[in-house]
Order: sequence, then structure tokens, then C-alpha cells
Amino acid sequence: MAGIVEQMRERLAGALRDAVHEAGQKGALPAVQELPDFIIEVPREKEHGDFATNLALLLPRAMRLPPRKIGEIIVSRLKLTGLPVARVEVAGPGFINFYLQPAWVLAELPHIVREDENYGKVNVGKGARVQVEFVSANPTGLLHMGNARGAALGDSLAAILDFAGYRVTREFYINDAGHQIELFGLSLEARYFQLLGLPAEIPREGYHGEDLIETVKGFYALHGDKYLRAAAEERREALVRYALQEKLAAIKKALEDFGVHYDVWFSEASLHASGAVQEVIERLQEKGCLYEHEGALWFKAREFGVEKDEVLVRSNGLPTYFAADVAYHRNKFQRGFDLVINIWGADHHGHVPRMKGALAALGYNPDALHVIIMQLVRLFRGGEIVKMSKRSGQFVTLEELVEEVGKDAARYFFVMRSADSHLDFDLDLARSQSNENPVYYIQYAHARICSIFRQLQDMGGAGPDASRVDLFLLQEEAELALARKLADFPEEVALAARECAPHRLPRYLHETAGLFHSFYNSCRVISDDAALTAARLILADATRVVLKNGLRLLGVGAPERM
RNA sequence: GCGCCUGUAGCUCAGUGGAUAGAGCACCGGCCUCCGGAGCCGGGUGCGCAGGUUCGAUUCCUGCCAGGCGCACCA
Repeated sequence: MAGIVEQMRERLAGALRDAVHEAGQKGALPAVQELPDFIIEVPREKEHGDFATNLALLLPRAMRLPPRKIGEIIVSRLKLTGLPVARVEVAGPGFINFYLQPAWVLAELPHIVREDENYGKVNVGKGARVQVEFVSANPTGLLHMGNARGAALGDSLAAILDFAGYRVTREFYINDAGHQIELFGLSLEARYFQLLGLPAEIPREGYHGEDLIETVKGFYALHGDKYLRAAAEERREALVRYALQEKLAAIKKALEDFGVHYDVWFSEASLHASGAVQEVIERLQEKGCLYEHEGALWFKAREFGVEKDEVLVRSNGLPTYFAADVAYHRNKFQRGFDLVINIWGADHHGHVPRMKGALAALGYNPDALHVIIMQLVRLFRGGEIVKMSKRSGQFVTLEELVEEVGKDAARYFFVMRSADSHLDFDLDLARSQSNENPVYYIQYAHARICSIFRQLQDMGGAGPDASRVDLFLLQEEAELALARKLADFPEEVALAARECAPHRLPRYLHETAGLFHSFYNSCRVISDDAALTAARLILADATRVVLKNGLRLLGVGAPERM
């Protein structure tokens, strides 16, 4: 399954190891017990070859020889028969540079075309079960830009991990219990009374958004004033139940329109109802990790390297959000996930150490929880920052964003930056249908390729059979550069998965599209030369496959026409 | 005050313990009798500051400066 680049790397590494080993046995080099962790990199500079290794730079201390000398000896012992290596040099401070025959990478093209939608799959995950929890917004309102970024990041990361050989579950944790819901209920109740012409005030800390007026109207249409005289608790519960399903439906809809689908919607309330929260508190109690102080029950977080202890049960007897979250994470591991990934906003980063502390207290490996902290989003329109405030209901929602700039641009822009970088989202740029917009640049390359094949069909031609095409006709620099880039795709996927770094892909795809455009501009695909045409069609088709697969991992469409 | 994130080209951002640090935008100048010009080609005095580790630091460590976010019996 590994791509040709990785294969080449492994074969060169093997040859290097053998050479050092043999030189050690023959006395040409001092014998070393173990080889250091050398790397085989693709040099930035073309002049430094197709691959280079720092092996000889890591050995001088152990061998008491200058690095270049070591390099020379290693090179003299290298056995590279069967590899498309044109020459090997020791250069600079002691790098060993490998220069390959220019066409070595063409062998990947038939493979790409054959694998088609599966090309780029790797086996980094080895079937490990991973859960990605993301967005998990309060189901009391609409999704904002922070949620949107989390949605784009989480869904792309999940897709990448899936492509990289993990068994992935996408999960949304619904905060449908606790203090916030209490306030939600009180706010709804106030709106309900107001609707019925009764004086009522929303609590100061409550939900002041006007959307609740609509919500309550819907509730009224269903139940009338029936709950006016009901017990307060019953009334609020009915209002909350109604409002939650309405809000949650809106959230689901917005996410669906954003191309984000979940496997599991996990209710916090269910943890309270099932006794899981109580159970995890008891478990921590048994382990001696709790103590009482001023009527509250505290978790000894400091014993796990956290700055301060944390309340699990308030003095009013109600468990905190933290208690439920501990129960939730215990539940995740009980379900057998090998790796649990959470995507949280920067405003929650303080929560990470105590969550890990709680997991350690429960006997789980805290390193199996990987929290991706995502920095905040600022929106720009017309060069001005778009002010947002939740209190006044003045914020751009995910729906509005998708409506304004489209799903593809929105998803691309959110994933374009690394999670730990503050994101300045330029609405004008995302909306512009011009060369300023990187999304269109990539999609345009894809559409162009599709157009070539449409043209071929119109001319009565058929797509060539990759196994019968002489790919060595592809000798132009632009052709080889593009083919080389395509062959990097599996490694890009592997790196994005290993580093939990979806933002690598937009960059890679942009570069790939750029190389295609250069190729397209300097080489005519369909020409009188049937053999060359066939070879170029394979290259174009392989490009189409890579672009399409890459865009799919980002949740961005690959249109055949634009 | 303490903790986390960030500081790279005019702007928005990539990047790496290595050999000459990149991309997009913006700006300037070129390119179609030809498969989609939403394209191509050319144009670059920049790693916040100061120390340290290293054969080698933009990358790792320490201090400082600047911005963001946290430091509730909220979530």
C-alpha cells in the first residue's frame, strides 16, 4: 500500500544500514552497536539530489572520524543494484545525496490511476479505534465561528485518520444537563410568560437571544397555555425538552449542510440518568482521590500535577460539568477506544490537565487522550473586524457563513491554518470567485482535467490503459515535477494523520494544482502524437485522482465544471 | 501574578536540529492563430529581543518584550 516514495526511502535506508554494517565487519569503519536514528529526507534544493541522509553526520562522535570521511566510506560500500539511482555523493558537512534517474517516479502513475478513490490510503493507524469528539456545542442556540472551525477541523481530521487506517468514530457531546440547562429553562419560562402577556424577567446570566421568542411560540402552538398553571419544574422541563430538540435539530441541519456527519450524538443527561456520574464519583472516592471542603466534594487534582484541585460535587449537592465530563471520558475508554481525540476551543485549555489527571486517577493512560486546542476565529469583512457578541445575539452563525461564502470555501479556510494559529477569516476573500481564492484554484485544476476528458470523448477517443502506455515519454520538467508531487500524496496523508494536522492538505493540494497548471500550460495533452497523448492523459488522470481524494478529505467538492 | 497559544516578506500564514527559509494576496512587467485566462512565466534586504546547548538553531532550553486565551462550588 505504501507509495513509491516511501518504498524508495526504505530501500535506501536498508542499503545504508547494510553498508555501515559491512564496513564495520571488514574494519573499514569502527563497529557500532546501534545505528543512530538517521533520516532520509527530500532536500529542499534540487542540487542536493532526490534524497539525502544525515547518517554520516550522526556518527563522528562514536567513530572518532570526520563526517565526510565516514560518508565516503559508507558510499563506497553501498550496494544499489536494482535501484534507479544515478549517482551518490557526499556533500556539504557530510550529507549523502542520492540522485535518481529522472523518470523513477513515473512508475507510481499507473498505481494512482488503478487505486483511484483509494489512492493515498496508508496504514498508520493499523486498525486502532479512535474517537474524535468535536463541536459539542451547547444545544441552546446556533453554532458560531468557533464551532464552525471545530466542525471543519474535526471532520477533516476524522476523514484523514480513517484514510490512514484508523477505525474512526465521530462524536458530538450534547451538554443537555447542568447549570446551563437550568438557566435555559428559566429563560424559556420567562419568554413563555411574556408571550402570555405576563410580566417575567430572564435571569441576568440566562439566554437573552431573541430566538427563544420563536421557540416559545412553537411550544405555544403545540401546548397553548396548558403549562401556565403546571408546577414550575414540570413547566420548565417541558419547555427545555421542546427547545432542546428544536435547537439540536437546527444544529444537526447546519452541520449536515456543512458536510459534517456524526456517528454518535452523546447526551450528557444520559450520564446522569444512568448513574454513570455517581458511579465515577464513587470510584474516585474509593481510590482516595476525593475530599470534602466547605460542603463540596473536591478531586485531588494536585496529586496529578495540576495546579489546583477541582470541585466535583457542589455544596448544593449537584455534580459539576467536570464530574459529568469525567464520567463521559471514562465511558469513552470503557467503549474500547485506543485513542480519544477532543477538539476544544482555546478558552477550554485549562480543562486539559485536570481531565488527564482524572483519567490517571481512574487508572487510564492520560496519553491516550489527545486534546487539540484550537485558537479563536476573527471574522473580517471589508478589511474590518466583524464584532460579535453572544449577549446581544450579534454573531455570525454557521448557516449564515455557509450561505455567504459557500460550504467549500468555508471548510477550506477553516482547515487552511494550523489549529493553534489564530484564524483571521476574510469573508470577502472566501466569497470572491476569482484567482484570489485558493479554493477555486484547486477546484479549477480538477475541472480543467475533467474538461480534457470530455473533449477526448467528444473526439471519439477513450481513456488509455495505463498498463499499455509508455510513460517514459514524459520527460518534460513540468511533467516529472507533477508526477513527483502526486507520489507524495500517501506520505502527506500519513503525516497529516500522525501529527493530527489537517492543515497540511490544503497546502499540498494547492501546490499540486499549481504544478498541474504549469504542466497544462507548457504541454499540450491531446495532440497528434498518440503515444504521448496517452502518457499525458495518464498523468492528468492521476492528478485528477489525487486532487479529488484530497479535497474529499477536506469536505470540499471537486466539481467537473465550474 | 501564574499557566497555555502565538510572534517568520507590506498583509494572511506554512515550514525544519542541517547545506541558498517558502506559499497565497497585494504590487510591477510579460504570455493565447492551440485542450477552460478562475491559467502560465518573471520580479524577494523577512525568522520579536538577548543569552545558552550543538559540528550546525528560525527550530531545543532560559530570560525579556508584544498580542490572544485561561486561572468559578460556569460550561
